[in-house]
Amino acid sequence: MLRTIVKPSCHSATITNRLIHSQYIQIRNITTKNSVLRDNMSIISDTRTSTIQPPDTVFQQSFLRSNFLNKNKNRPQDNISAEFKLFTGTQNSVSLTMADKRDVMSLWSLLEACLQSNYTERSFSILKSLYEIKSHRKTFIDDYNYYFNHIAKDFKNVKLMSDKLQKDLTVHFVDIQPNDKTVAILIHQTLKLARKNNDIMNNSTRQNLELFFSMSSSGFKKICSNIDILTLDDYKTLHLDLDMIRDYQIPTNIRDLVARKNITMKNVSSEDVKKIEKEHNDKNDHNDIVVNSTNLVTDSVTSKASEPPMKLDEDVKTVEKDATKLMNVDTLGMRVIKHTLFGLSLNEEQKEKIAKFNFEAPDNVLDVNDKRTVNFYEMYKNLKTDEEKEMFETTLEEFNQNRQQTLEVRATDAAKERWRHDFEEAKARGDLSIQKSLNSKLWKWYTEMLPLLKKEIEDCKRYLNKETLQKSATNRTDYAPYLTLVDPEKMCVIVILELLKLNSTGGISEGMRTARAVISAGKSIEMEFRSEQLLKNESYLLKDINKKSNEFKQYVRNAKKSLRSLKLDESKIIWPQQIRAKVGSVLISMLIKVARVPVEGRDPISGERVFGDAPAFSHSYQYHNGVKLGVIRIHPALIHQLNGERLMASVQPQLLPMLVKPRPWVNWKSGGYYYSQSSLIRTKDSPEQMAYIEAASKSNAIDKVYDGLNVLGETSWTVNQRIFDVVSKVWNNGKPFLEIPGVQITPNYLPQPAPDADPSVVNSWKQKNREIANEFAANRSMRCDMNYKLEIARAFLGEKFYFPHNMDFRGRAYPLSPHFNHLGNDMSRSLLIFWKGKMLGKDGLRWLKVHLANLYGVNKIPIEGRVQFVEDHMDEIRDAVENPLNGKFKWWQTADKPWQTLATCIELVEALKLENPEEFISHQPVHQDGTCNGLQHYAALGGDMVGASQVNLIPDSKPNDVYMHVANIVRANLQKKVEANPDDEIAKFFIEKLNRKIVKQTVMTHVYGVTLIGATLQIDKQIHDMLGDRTLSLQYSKYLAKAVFAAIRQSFQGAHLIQDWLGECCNRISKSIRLDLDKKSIGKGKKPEFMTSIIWTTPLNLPIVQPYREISKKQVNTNLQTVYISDPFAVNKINARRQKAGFPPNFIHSLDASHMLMSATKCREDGLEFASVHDSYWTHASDIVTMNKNLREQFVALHEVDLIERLKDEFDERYKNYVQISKIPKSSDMAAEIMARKDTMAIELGRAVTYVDELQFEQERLALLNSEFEDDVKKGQEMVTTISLAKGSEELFSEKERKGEQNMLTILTPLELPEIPAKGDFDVASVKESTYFFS
Amino acid sequence: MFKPLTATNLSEIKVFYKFRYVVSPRVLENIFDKLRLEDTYGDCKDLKVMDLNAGPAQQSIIFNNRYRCKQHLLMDNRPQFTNFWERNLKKSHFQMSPQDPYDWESYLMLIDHQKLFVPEKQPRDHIHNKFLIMGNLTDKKEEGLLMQWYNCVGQKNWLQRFGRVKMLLWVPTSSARKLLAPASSTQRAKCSLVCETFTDSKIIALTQDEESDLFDKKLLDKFDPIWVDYSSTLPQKFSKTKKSPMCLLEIDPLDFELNKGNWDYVTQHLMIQKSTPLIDAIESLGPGATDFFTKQINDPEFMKRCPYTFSAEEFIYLSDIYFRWPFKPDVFMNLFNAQQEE
DNA sequence: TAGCTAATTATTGATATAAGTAATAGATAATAT
DNA sequence: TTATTATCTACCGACAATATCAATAATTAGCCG
Repeated sequence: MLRTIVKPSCHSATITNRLIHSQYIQIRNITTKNSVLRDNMSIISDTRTSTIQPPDTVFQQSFLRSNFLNKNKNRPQDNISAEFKLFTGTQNSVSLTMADKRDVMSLWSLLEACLQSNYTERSFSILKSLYEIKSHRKTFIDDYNYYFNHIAKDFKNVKLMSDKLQKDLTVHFVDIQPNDKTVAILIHQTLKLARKNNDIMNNSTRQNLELFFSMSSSGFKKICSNIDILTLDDYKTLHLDLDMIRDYQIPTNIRDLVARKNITMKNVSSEDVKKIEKEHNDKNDHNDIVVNSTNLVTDSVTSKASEPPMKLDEDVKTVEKDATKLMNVDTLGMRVIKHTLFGLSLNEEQKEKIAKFNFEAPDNVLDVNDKRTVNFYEMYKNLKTDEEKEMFETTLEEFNQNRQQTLEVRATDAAKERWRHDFEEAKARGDLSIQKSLNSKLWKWYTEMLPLLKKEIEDCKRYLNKETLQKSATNRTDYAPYLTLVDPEKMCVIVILELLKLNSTGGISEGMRTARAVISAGKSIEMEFRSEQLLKNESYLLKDINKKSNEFKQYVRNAKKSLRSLKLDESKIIWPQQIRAKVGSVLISMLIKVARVPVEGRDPISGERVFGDAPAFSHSYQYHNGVKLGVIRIHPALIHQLNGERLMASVQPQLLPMLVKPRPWVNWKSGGYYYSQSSLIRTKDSPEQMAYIEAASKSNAIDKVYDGLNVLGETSWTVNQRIFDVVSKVWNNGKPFLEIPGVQITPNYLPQPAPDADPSVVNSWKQKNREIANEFAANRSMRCDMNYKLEIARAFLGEKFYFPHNMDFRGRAYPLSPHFNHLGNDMSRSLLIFWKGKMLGKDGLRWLKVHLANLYGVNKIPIEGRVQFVEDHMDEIRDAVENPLNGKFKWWQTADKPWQTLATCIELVEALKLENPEEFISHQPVHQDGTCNGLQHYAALGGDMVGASQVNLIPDSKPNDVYMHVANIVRANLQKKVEANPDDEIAKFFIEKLNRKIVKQTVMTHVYGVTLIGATLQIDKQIHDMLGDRTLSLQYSKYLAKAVFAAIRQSFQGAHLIQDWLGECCNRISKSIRLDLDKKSIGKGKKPEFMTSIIWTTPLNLPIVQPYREISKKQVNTNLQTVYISDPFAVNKINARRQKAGFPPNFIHSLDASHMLMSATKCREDGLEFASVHDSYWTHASDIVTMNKNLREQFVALHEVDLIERLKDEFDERYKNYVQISKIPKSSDMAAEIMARKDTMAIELGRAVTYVDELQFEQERLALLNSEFEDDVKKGQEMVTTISLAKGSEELFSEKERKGEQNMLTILTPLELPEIPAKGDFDVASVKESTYFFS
Repeated sequence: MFKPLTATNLSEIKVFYKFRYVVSPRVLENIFDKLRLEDTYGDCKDLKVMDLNAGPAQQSIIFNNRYRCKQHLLMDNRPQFTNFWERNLKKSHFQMSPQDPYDWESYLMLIDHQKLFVPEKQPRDHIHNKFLIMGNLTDKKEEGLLMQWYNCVGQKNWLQRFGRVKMLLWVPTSSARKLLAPASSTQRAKCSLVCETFTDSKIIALTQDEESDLFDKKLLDKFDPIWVDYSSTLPQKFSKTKKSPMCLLEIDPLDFELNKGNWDYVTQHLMIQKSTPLIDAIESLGPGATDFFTKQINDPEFMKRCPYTFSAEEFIYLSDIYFRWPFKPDVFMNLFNAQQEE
């Protein structure tokens, strides 16, 4: 019996709570003693209902310009259009309220976890919770399908299965209709059962199938599109045996596989295979090398189980990379990576195949049997013909496919094996070695932790199966479902690596912040789980196929390859932050329990040395400004063992550069790596952002964005070995060099003063030591970072690799792989060259020289001057190449960007060695940088003549230097001031001292909205050495900061008006509210909270949502301590300050990002290699001219549309029915009218008028106006509200009037944006001719 | 004899910087009656007084009329008060210093450089009988300084380097509550231990309000303080936030000998988890602390107790054990941590 | 065993923590009056 | 509704307070004829 009496809910119980409560009661008798639902929802606590709602669908209709989509589809190359999409209300997920959305997300992750661990009962109760969320109903069937697919496999016969479905959808989930996927599941299971019982051709089977097919209205094709449900066998049976589906109903990418009648899964005759192979080869027009090469690759998925454990020692030794050994190379993480790279080294057969290539190179490169490097790059470079190169690359690509998989998937195994190997080796050598060897320790921890973890997992399972009656630990109820998902062995390895990796992070010198540790450990577990899921899905379609048939593997592989790029709609499930923390903490607390290290100390009384052992980690706290901070300390003895350097463990193997082309972006969740999921946009877990991106993605509006990103991902790179050799030499030396800090084991703290020293003495001692600690930490982290970079570079020596990219929320692109990429510092940039080479040609040689001059710092003079500069310094350049470290001149070391300078020197000198240098095949990326790119866009938007010329938008014989220009204006203004007031000492001082460098940072950051005090501090940094006295120099700095601001304003007037306009728009929008907002969110008589964030779409249709909101954090209990984390789904009011400060720069950045993506696409069309660092664009020297032309053309294309007008139109529509809060003078007529109306309203209502009432009235009025009935419309027109009266108030009263007036009336007024400032005379088309636009 | 300030005089002061001062001569006399400073300073003819954040200086006047000490320095750097002195105390024999009592440099300057106020250094076997510190830290924000002054007793530096110098400080009642919280009180905090370990502190007087109501009744009974009415204090007009409930503490430093660094470290860490049994909280002293302390203490019952129940002696006992621990972490390590990067 | 109360447990919100407050100064949002 | 006080101070990539207690809500235990 159901309990019918629901206790009255308490006051603070919110809608969700009540919902949960009632569900609980409903479900009680289904679950047993423990209330699953409470557990389901226990992580969902904050239950405010949302007021963030995108405009509803009624609005949306009018927003979508109907011709837009068509226009875009027909002409994909179309120029930027003034049209825009709003992406509002197009998605169910968008229209969910945030609180619901959070509940859904939590339940999803729980559902996933429970299903994966086969807790079907529990899963079912979660489904019920999901069903109860009304706003989620529409997509509920997807969740049900997920569940149903899982349980369906256990049914003994078809009847049971369909009965279950029938019952669920009629009893439990009323009104839910099965869809095509449900049908697919039924069909798949039916076929599976039939196959098992050998009655495929049986009549009842056919009848069942026919019945199922008829269940869904969406048609056969739709049903058949579920390749994640139906297997290849299913298709075959349906198509070939039963003839129930037609050819065209099978998804195209597997149609070929199915259609081949002669392949049956049971017996593949060898003849058939040959035939297939032949067909395949004919189709690809490949010669025998390629045919053979296919055997290089084994099917890793199928072979995984049977594969013998990796033999580390052998593998690693046989393929020693031929590069200078690095210090600290022997670190954990890199061993893992190297091992995975090496572990997949060529076997004899493969070597043979490779040897067949016709290399023309010195023997050491050729001889793959030699125990030296397999340097693919050298091999490739030395191939004679393009044909051969192409062939080689194809072979490499296929070979790398598997290495990539191993790299992404098997890294934890590799680490574990490594530890065991080292442990056994050490054991053989004796106890002492075990103590010394770090890896042996890790192995010991691992072996000791594993049983603990297994026991915990057992407890979790018992809890989940309700076997245990005694109360579980409270946290277990939350983490139990998740802890059972990943193999315990893997979890141990992951958590050990995670802790070591976090050493010295978060400002803690011998440890880490607990909060960060538990969350990242939890995240890592989640990533591992996700990656396993992806792997599982990949092989799903082909899972029934006979794996033993060796010949068939190739076939499978080809099929997989085509499927890989097709993984649509991947998991959007993310574990809630709390779950991550809880999972992480249970693992970490276990490790803390078992991990011990031998330690040595001194008895303070006897002074004797004492030996013992102690926990390697311990949980403790520190105070920071009187605020507690949980830390996990690492025992100094272990720190010592890590030799003062952070472990390399943190190089997440999943996030290294890729050996194969990244999976192209096809939707917002699909792209990048193959086995770890990445998202198109780096949202900071902001559901709002995600909703918009998802909407854009689903409506196929951002394909151009994908195209651009894919271009970036397809650029292939390799490591510049010569630079690498030089860098490693410097590195190993351990001394500081250029920006590389020297090795330092411990910080040199000052001795402690006497205990009774004056407090001021003690304080300054603390202060100084803090500085020392800071510097030490900075140096160490710098060295660490460099170490990462070098290690990755070393691992990828001779490899061909790619950087998968995604974007920040403004659309700027970043490589997914951290540490080593082309966005890094000078050194990491210098280590990268294009894999593909291109002949320099005449232009190329010239541009190579220009590039060199630019890198050196000579980039403010005409091109010819730069060429000349290089030619004048050939001696120094040759010296640099011959003897980079001990040369006569060390010229390159004085360059702006020394390492890249050196790299370019080498390239140039090598080219000049040739008889005809223009025939040199160059791999060096050459850059074209915008001159203050932000200002370029501003100038284009504002039409500033002066500004445009200063940032080189206007053709000129020489490049202009904005910074110099600003400095000059400042100086001129100061001169005037001195004339007016000869006693102005500060002005006099700066007239003398002012230079480009002092103002540069301020001019640059001005675009980002630096404030007066910020600029003051910047300038102070430059000048305080000149003045000495702190207060004086600050005074001077402030003076100059004001002057610089004025000067910028003066020369970029148009730009400034734009900036102000953007700011004002932002002001008004962020102080506006939706008319139909949740009235409950307005406290009694209080002002409503502002929830409207700034949203716009870029010219490439990417919707951008500024994520700045107040963050609300809560304490979450974990096994170690409580952690303070924010709930991304909490609904918070916006942070108006940040919205305003961020909007202008974000808008500009969204434009430069668009420009980059457009240019990327164009350049790829022209066959160029292309890379970018936001406003610096790279390609081969020979292609610079083309690229530069493209850059200019795309810039013009971007700005040909008046983007500001476009933005205003968009804002006008997006925020159409919004209301803002404003003030007008009480004395004005409008105020009087409004007051009068308020009075009448008060009489109507019989009480004082609140904001809610005003909004209500206005909403009513608008509803009437939009009514179908004329009467209503008429009524609406006649209706007068306080808000309708206030229309136009913004324009009516000027800024001054508002400021001056004392008596102001606060009113609600329809949101109106200020008029766009007039544009200047500058015509953007002239950019096409401007040589120095980018240079 | 300098005439106490009148209400008219005092009305010149417009702003009290969220501080509160007793200005009623009668109440002040009562207070001094209760303090019986004669017991410590005898006839006061060698007594030097440093009066910090002296404010309107009514208390100083009453005090000086009564004891006629050798030297009485008023220190305050707030213009409202220094200007007030300028106008009203010209004829007094107070030495007035416009320096900032917050700044350690002020004292170095006065004592060591300018030698305008040089107390005698006395051994620590008795309360200093020629030097007295009076002060007012009644703004809640000044609690930090109060704690530092207390800490100076423990460090034996600042003015406490001259011996065990008595301090008469007006402090926020909330601070006093924390400082005087006895073992097993839920209010027990690290500063209570500082107070208990290094000083003998007594409540002499306090304002009656919602803050004083929170005091443990028994404790108040023990001190039998003088209740001060807000009408005898300034400012008279105040809002809730500027109420500044306050309390006069008589602080007599004790004689003690201990390793302050270790003691600070141990108390700080244990008081973070003050309601967690020692056996669970102890590991936060460093990796392996549980093993060592359990063995050294060898008393399961003790290990089950929570830090907030420990007496000052028990904490000294624990910090002694810590001192003997061969693998103890450096107690200064974490002082240098956690700064922002560039 | 229904239906109640008492007792226990879980959740939530408020508060204290340490103990130089590195410098700056001006606009704006938040809070108190 | 106005006066005072607190906050924040250049964008993005980027990364984070916590223990304790009192009050209250939710749940379980216990009770009885």
